[in-house]
Amino acid sequence: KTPLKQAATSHSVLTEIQPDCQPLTTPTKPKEGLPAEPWTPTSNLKMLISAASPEIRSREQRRELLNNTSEVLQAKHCLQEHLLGEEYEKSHPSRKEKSLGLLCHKFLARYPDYPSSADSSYISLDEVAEELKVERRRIYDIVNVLESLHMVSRLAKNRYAWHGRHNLPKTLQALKKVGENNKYTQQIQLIKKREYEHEFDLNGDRKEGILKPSASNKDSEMSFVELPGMEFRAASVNSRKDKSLRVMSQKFVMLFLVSTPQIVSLDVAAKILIGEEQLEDLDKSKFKTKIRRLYDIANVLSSLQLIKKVHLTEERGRKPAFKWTGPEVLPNTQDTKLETSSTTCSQAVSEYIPSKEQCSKNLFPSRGKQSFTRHPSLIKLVKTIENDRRKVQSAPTSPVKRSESTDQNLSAFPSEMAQVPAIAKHQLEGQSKKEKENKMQLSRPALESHLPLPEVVPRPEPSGSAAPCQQAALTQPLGVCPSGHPSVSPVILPHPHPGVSYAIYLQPSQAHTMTTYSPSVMLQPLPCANVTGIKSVNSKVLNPITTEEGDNQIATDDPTKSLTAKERPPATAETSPQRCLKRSQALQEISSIKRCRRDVESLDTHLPFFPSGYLIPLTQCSHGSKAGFSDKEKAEVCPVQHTAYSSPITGVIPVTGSELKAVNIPAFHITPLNIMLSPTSIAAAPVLGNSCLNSSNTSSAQIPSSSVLNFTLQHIGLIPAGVQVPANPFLQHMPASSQAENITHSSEKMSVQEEKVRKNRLQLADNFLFSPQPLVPKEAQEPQTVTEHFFRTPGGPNTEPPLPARSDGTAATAPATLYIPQRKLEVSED
DNA sequence: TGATCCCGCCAACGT
DNA sequence: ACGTTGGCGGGATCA
Repeated sequence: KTPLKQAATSHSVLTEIQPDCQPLTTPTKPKEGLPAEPWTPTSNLKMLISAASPEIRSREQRRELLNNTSEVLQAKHCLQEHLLGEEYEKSHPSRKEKSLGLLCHKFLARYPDYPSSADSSYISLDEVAEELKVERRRIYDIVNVLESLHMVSRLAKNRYAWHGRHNLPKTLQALKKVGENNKYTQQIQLIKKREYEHEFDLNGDRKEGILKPSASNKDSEMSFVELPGMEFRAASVNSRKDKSLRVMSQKFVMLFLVSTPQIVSLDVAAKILIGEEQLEDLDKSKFKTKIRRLYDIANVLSSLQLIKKVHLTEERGRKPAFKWTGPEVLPNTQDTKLETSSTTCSQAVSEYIPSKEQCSKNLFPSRGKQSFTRHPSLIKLVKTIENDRRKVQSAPTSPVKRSESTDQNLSAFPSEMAQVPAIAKHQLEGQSKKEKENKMQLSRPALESHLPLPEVVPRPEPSGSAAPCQQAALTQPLGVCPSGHPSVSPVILPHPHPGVSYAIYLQPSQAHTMTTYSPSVMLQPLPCANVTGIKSVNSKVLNPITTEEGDNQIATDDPTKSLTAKERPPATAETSPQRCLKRSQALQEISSIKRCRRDVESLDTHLPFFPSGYLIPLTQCSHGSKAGFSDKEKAEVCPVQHTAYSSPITGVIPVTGSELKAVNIPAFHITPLNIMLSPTSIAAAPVLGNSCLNSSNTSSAQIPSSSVLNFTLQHIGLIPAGVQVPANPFLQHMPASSQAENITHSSEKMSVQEEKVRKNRLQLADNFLFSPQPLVPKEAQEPQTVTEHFFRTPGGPNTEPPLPARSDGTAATAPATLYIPQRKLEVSED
């Protein structure tokens, strides 16, 4: 009865591992519409299979599965089923394969990141949709987001022009500016605060009217931000309310650009984007829809490697969030000019275009709904202008469509290359996972030797640093690949091995830089392993690392250099116990927090490249190159970052606070040196003051090599001791001595085992972080990493029991200890 | 379960 | 009218 599924069509889409499979070619979805019949054995089989093995498992597993299935089914012809099953698998593209993210990758692979000015290519939606084998509707989702970034612009009906990333810097700048003008930062804080209140105010809490003043509302509504040069046509062409995706996408990006940790959780974003942040308004459905849209946007942004998914763990549980991994947006140098025109009009860029136009576009509708963009008449005018312009613009360059997706010249474009990995990841995934697991089993040393992992996928190694990142980035979004860390883990050994540990610490920086993003990169472990073997603390050890890491290495080599003298001193001072404030004081400390901010800011000024060193993710360094940083610059920048990441200390401080920071709550007080929080205070103010942290972080960043050295030493010694994690999140204290923890974790970051442990302990750890050492910006570290580090005892993966809470009651007193009430921890996804 | 998010109906627009 | 865009949210998947 059931028409058999056209499994026949199976384009070996999923062929489990086709290394060569064209990443780009997506398995077309067999349009056959056969609804599988539930009863059919095949259908059942299909279901089972899908359920059982959505992803990639070894064939054996598959077979088993099939067999099982067949058994259940009563055996029809086992063999046949076998076949069918396989076919199904192949033909039945798992949902992931149809994901927007993957689709977007394919889409992006067709065009150069940086098309020569001359060869702007054109995009035909129909064509693309056909080639990618997806409904056009899906393409719209992608294009709309790209439009928001001015990576494409609509020319006409079905036609778009491809601009690549050339405009990205400007766009981001503009968006950042707008975001600032909109006070998004404040809005975020407000929302977080509210959330916080809600969470904690279990008892009759008075809804704080405090927050009421939402100056923000108006801000939330603003129309599409356009760039001067080109693309303002986009909005105009289709005057359709640019309500969502486009604008939403821009706003979403703005949130990243204005928030310090550059991490934005979906719910917060949704609330802000909804504009009505009125509490009551919590229109469930609306909120839900918003979230859905955000996922769509996030997927393409992820494909663009602008963001990366992470998870924030808080008391509640974990919530989805995204971390900006795109280029750091330079403080716009030229912004002053237009700003004056109108606060709302944030056309950072602007001079090129008549300001009026920009302004019109950027108007903020007073209240939500009827956001008017431009006056109709104006629109028409604009259109005509646009048309003219279009003609002019389009004419000049012959469109270069490098469509043939299949043959994307990888060599030519890194990004394209990246694509491959993404796809490959799929294949790899299965393997890598297994391998990893196996490795876990193995003794560390063995692992190291073992290094050459098949995983190391085809990764082209463009000398450029950027390339690696891209690859990595690509893979991640898909989610198919395990997070980079895990893969890395094998390389970096958590265990006590002294030698290993050293390696680790260095590695992290690197790992972050590249590994994080791509599993393939992570695999590079070999070099790392070697390094490890060396055991030298010196960053130079890292040299062995692949060329790709060159930049990073440089950075690593002498972190101190990059650091400014000013920075360091503060750190030292901070460390002093004196800094510890009592909770009561802490509560009062808002002002102090502010000061911290100022300090930070001042520091920023000193550091041209990295205003807040910790804030800037390593990844960005790589991106930076693209963005236009000179290598030199990158080198400089990177070091700092690396330092932050790599330093054990840094590792120790998992404070993810990124979000937390946003909300500054007086409750706890963080001194640069130590942060003490009383449980109560915590409860009161779960949020961390970022500013403070930042300052501390900054200082920590400098912690240079010397600290590292100490760290290493300690680590060694400590390892045996084993650090325990505090059982009680709130009350736990870490003895100063516990420093070891920091250390250990850093090395271990990546291990898979840790992951397990992490899960177990995550909760606890999440709540509090503390480290004897100077704080490190949590952002610097990968979310997961942080968590893991924290918890990991040197001894090994999950073995360590939670630290006995310092029964000593040091909590309040321990000067050395740093308490960070962490509401939220970041955990990277896998 | 909750987090994700594919899918495609169908309305708003354009032509 | 018909084709293009794309808001929207049900409900399937995934984790």
